Amino acid sequence: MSKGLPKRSEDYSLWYNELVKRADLAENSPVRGCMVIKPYGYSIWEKMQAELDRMFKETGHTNAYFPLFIPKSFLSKEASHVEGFAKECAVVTHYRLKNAEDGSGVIVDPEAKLEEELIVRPTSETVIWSTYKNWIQSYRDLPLLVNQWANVVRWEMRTRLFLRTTEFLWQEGHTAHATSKEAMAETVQMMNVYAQFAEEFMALPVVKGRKTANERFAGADDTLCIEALMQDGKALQAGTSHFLGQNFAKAFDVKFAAKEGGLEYVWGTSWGVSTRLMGALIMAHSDDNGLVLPPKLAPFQVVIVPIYRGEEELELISVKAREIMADLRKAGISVKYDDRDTQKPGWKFAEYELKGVPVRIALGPRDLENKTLELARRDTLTKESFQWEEMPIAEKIGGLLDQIQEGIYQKAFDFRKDNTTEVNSWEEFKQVLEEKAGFLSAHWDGTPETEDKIKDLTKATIRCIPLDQVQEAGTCVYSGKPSTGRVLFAKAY
RNA sequence: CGGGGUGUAGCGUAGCCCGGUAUCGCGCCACAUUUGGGAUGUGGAGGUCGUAGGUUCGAAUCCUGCCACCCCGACCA
Repeated sequence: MSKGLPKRSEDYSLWYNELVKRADLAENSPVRGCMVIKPYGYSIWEKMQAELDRMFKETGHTNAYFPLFIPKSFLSKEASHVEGFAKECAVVTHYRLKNAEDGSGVIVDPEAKLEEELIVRPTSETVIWSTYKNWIQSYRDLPLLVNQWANVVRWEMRTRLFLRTTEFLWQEGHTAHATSKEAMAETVQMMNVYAQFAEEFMALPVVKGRKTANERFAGADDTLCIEALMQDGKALQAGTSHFLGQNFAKAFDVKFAAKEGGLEYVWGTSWGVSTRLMGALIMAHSDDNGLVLPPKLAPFQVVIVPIYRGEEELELISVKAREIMADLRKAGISVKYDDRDTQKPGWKFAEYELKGVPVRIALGPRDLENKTLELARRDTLTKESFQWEEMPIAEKIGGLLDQIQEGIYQKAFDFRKDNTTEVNSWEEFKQVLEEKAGFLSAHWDGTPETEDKIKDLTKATIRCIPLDQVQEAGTCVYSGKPSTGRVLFAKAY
């Protein structure tokens, strides 16, 4: 492991890539665009999954699993859906290999061609709605509230670890409802679940909003989203919740017998977050020393590093360390004791900083003598000496973890506030985008043409129309036409 | 798929112009001394120089084809 991470200020994207690799989160795989998520990275994802899964279940959803493969014909049933995904699908055409006659290895057996090709799912609306057709006959079968945890494949041109990979892990919720109103309420609810998760667990402030027609999910009538701001001033879409209207019900002929009599098409929603959240987490809080993890998602919240010479001293320190671990675990705090004698303390300090462990305890002979501990906070990189008698250790650490969770949220919140700029003219728009970036709050005339034009000229897109948008008369920054409120522009990942 | 670039040990590199069997750092292994912020010394292991062919007495080096990866663009959770 070489020392020193690239500096954010010098090369943000190099910093990000190096951080992901050096902190043992993920690495590139032999397959182009696909990543290996390493144990340390995967355990953060597992924590995210656990909390989200709990929140989904608390809002009445249950998990199921649908197949990886989708018959090609399914995809074309919803016109705008196929248009949105067709360009990035992996296709299975054969089901057998055979030995090459010249002995050069195995080749695809041309005899084993599939009658109908299979698509590796880029998302599961089609296969799920084809299944829902059989599950839904009556209003009594509704609502149907299902989620699945899965991998999906989108053949992207350019990939980046966690932010955009060919294969990624996610959850996709797919619900069916008797009324439009109910489906819309579900769409809003799940966006709120995502926002709550982001803020409470990831310590990531997000803007809740609505996508413009241009940015809407292929096959949806309305897309709600949460948008976050990264440290380099670019925006990241962190989660989406789609109101599907009756589009998929019509495409797959999913009707139900209404209470009032008559057959009606079902209303649908779908919503998802992916391993991209890992990217958001990394970019939102980390610094030039490495990862900074919110305590609520850290694989372990505390690490104890013993400082010793010789077996005997280690034994004495370990007695105290085990006592501390027991106290912390009893209080629900996760802790790792690193008593390896293959690395020196200084090396371990740097290592756990790189990996973002929120609190580090150093314990040496001096501490045993003085009845103290050295406590170091990852977020502020500050150290303090703690007296054993001062208060119970679990209480002390618990308090620290809460402060860190709150502290990094506040820091990210202030950053976003400082980097959200109201702009009122086209000149100002271009200047702020160029010199400061971040979110630009500006009036827009509501037309896709203007949105496209701005994107062409500046690469900035409308991230969302904030749900808390203030209704005010104004003029579009680009076209000068009338506008009824401000929207958020940014360059995005 | 268009434009540019790079392939040398696990990682990062020198050597290439001007052909003579590969340099340095990190990491790895052993031993000793070390251990409160990425230790030091000594010794050691590790290479079909991306790949296939050509030129040559001789190719990492020159020529040709192929492959892979990176950056910029179009696409995108």
